[in-house]
Amino acid sequence: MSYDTTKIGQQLREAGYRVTPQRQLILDAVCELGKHVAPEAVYERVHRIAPTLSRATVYRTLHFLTDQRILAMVQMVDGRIVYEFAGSEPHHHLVCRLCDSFLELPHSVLWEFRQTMATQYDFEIDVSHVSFFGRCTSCRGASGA
Amino acid sequence: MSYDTTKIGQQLREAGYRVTPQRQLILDAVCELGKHVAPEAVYERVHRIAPTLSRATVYRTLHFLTDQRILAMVQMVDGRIVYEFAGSEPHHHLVCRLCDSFLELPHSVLWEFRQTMATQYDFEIDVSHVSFFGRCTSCRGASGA
DNA sequence: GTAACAGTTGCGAAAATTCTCAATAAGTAA
DNA sequence: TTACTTATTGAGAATTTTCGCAACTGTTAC
Repeated sequence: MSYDTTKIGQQLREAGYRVTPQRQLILDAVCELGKHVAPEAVYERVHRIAPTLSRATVYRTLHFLTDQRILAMVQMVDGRIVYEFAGSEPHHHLVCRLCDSFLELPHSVLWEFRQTMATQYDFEIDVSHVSFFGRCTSCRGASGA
Repeated sequence: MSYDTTKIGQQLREAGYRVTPQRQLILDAVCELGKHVAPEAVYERVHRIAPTLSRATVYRTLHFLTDQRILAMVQMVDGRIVYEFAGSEPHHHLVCRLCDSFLELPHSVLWEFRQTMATQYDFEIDVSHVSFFGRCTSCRGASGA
């Protein structure tokens, strides 16, 4: 996977934030590690290149980039948090509580719901990367519906 | 708030689990502490009554009771996890990313969505206590857009 | 009541995550 | 290039959460 460094840099600067080598390294790491990247994995990878880059910076930066909508935070069944690039294709997750497998849903499935929330509750939902928990086909079959 | 001790006890026993004083204390604590209870708050309260009850047990039990659908896990914007009684009235949360306030939605708003997921993806979503993130009325007014 | 099985707990250590604050460095303007 | 402002980082301590395993105890059957 790849991402547009320049564009993200601009977005940050325009919002009054800075583009630091640490942030770039962390973005690279998430990008290369692919989907559902754990903070520790990012740290490990980045630390090899920049040994002084601290864990605190990794965690702070992941939070920060999530706030900026550049990354997305995904919660697994056990409560653990992983990150992925928010970039290209927004989507949702159906995570199975039993076997921890998951399906990905197209962005569009929540569109209607979003509209309803906007008109009825005047609340603008961030409909990228929502995780739902439940039971997948095979687990329902196994343990009885 | 109160809850039906006997019923929950039966539910656990029928599933092959045990009803221990620790579990009861923890349930009591969550119940008395109300909505959005942090693990540390549970520990603190329970620890006053039973000083040997360990943190590990608190965390394990909260997870366990969530698996059993007796409690529900709610993720706050900053990623922190709090618990609440799943019992009486299932509902969802609209959490504002900016001011951390939140609205509660009736259980029913996701009903249709749930149906769609079941028929289209053969995935049974657990539609109790889903959290959505976004921006509330007043924060949208303040920061533009 | 007693014994036996298996789920649970407690403890301390390990791992994961956040916090504090002085030191650093990105962006801007001259 | 230089100086200035202020966002950002690093380091380690503090806090939160999980793990491993031996000891314990709820439950069931007798």
